[in-house]
Amino acid sequence: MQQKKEIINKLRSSNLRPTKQRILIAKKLFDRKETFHFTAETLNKEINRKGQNKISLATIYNTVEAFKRAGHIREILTNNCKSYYDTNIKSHHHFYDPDSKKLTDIDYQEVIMKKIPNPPKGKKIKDLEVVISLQKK
Amino acid sequence: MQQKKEIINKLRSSNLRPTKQRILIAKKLFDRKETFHFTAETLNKEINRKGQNKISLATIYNTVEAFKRAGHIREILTNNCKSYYDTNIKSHHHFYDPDSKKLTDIDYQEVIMKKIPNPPKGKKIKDLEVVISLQKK
DNA sequence: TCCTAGTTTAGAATAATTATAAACTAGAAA
DNA sequence: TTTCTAGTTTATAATTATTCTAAACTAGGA
Ligand SMILES: [Mn+2]
Ligand SMILES: [Mn+2]
Ligand SMILES: [Zn+2]
Ligand SMILES: [Zn+2]
Repeated sequence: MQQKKEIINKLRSSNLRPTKQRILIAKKLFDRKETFHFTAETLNKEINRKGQNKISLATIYNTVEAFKRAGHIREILTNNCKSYYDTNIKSHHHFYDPDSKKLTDIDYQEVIMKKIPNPPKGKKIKDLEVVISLQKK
Repeated sequence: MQQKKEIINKLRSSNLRPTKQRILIAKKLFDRKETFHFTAETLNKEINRKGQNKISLATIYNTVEAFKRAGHIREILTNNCKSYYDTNIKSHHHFYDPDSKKLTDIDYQEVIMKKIPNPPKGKKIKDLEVVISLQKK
């Protein structure tokens, strides 16, 4: 839950002018209890449904890219030619249900590794992501 | 390492006529020691470099799709709008190096989980994939 | 050798994303 | 408050990845 003031601060703090469009998109993304997994297309539909608001698709793309650069959202791994984003910027894992094509968050501490390989020399581990694919029982 | 005969059998067994083009692509994909991670674009470059061979891009796409359906290759998760494929069809994990944008295989048994969450009701786990992102030390 | 279903191909079509450049606006300064 | 301008939005064009189309080709059984 984020008030308009908080949203404006969030934008200001990342050098993004709090325009009408960015505030509206930020509300849609961040003013919710659950993590939101979305694509440019789904976000555009959410925003521009019923002709209530009107934000151009170019602005949707620009804003998503700006929010990503600012670290307010992160891009997630998928297997189709469409970029997916996640409002949960903490390290965490996912269930993936191929039937609904939906991701569900798994808290980082819900997965504990007993053994992982050493990184190649000269490299260290930045992040570790687990995707658990599901199927009907 | 796969002989031409083996490759032809592999194609026949999945109801794919062993055409000149498919044999050539299969050799490029499967006649190598290490796993090959590729996109339609990189495969096309490998095949059609120096005008030695000439296989149309449409055939590259058709063949990759056919090999995927037959289970000879698998598609892997990425974060950009380009399909990546893997000649290693066993369940396994990856290191991802954002600098070189290259994946490296990790054997399934190199990763052992101490704790994973229960799947949502009505669902069971089909697969579990780990991607370990790297950075410079 | 003939026949035909399956395959390849160039090119068109589509889908996702990014670039362009003109109009608009937030907000600092006058 | 008004002015000014860099930053932003927008329609639209361009680009990139992929899929479709339909004509030409070919593997391989009859
Ligand atoms: Mn795909
Ligand atoms: Mn991307
Ligand atoms: Zn998530
Ligand atoms: Zn692999």
